[in-house]
Amino acid sequence: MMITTKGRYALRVMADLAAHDDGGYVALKEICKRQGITVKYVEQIMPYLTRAGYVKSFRGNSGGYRLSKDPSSYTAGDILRSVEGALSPVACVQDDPVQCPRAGDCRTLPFWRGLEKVINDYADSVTLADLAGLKEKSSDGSETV
Amino acid sequence: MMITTKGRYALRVMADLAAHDDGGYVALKEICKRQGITVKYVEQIMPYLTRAGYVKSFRGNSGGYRLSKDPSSYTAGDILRSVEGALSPVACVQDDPVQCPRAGDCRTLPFWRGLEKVINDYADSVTLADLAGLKEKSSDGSETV
DNA sequence: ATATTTTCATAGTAAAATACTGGGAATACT
DNA sequence: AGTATTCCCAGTATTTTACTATGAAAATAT
Repeated sequence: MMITTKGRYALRVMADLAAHDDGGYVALKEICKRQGITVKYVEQIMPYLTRAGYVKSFRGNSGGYRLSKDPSSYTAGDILRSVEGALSPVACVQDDPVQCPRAGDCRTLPFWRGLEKVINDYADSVTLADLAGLKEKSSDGSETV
Repeated sequence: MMITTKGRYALRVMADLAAHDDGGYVALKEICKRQGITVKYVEQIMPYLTRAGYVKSFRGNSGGYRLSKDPSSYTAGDILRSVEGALSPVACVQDDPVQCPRAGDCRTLPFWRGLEKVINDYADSVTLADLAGLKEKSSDGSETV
């Protein structure tokens, strides 16, 4: 299993934020209630998203989180990588590679590189707007299907 | 990390078998020596490949394993699935799904299904002959590049 | 026959990763 | 002051991973 709850929850929280965006801050309590996950656990995941600049947080009463960009300018890959680290099927092809001594003549390495590429390419082809089921707004205000 | 040593080793063993195929049985000892992995661990992996009908085994002196088909008729996906089970990034989209109660209105499920598809499609597009670096033999005996 | 070499079967296990839970401090609004 | 929120750090039960260990069964070599 490549994707852990960290990644899965991050994606759901972001999609929830996109779907329930009213311009203000949304408390984790509400998001987690809708998503059926515990606040305490998601609290641990949020810092990744804040540090990546994907959400803005606000503390205190009536605080919470909001997206810092338009939903269409995040990719699922961005979000997943920010919490999971590299989206690699094996350690051999990681960003900061624990270099395998056999890498030079490993017959399977090119295969893993290719697999990593299709995973990342696909994850980067889906935007948060897609996930949230939001329609694109064109510049004249009309909506495309 | 989606792929464990089980899958990685299985692929390397199969590629090794394809590259060192002389028609007879090759002992695990030789394969493991070349690959730098322990016989005892690989012994545990082999039954998956035998049960799947991918290799034939022979016990006793001068025994070992050999491929049961032509290298070009295995895909990397076949081999990986036989030892790893489904090649799914998340449990939600597994073959025998532990059905999530939220599946009905989960905004992220279609994304995971799509990811599973690109992973499997890619893994099935690479054959064992590709991994072993073997040239295709056409019917007239000539070799294509 | 006996020894040797292999696969096959089952059980155990140390270390790491996963998926949380808990306690409490800092911050902001009412 | 009180309440609601994010933020920070530590602990922990469970599961998974990656082996190791022991030895039986089968086939060949001597």
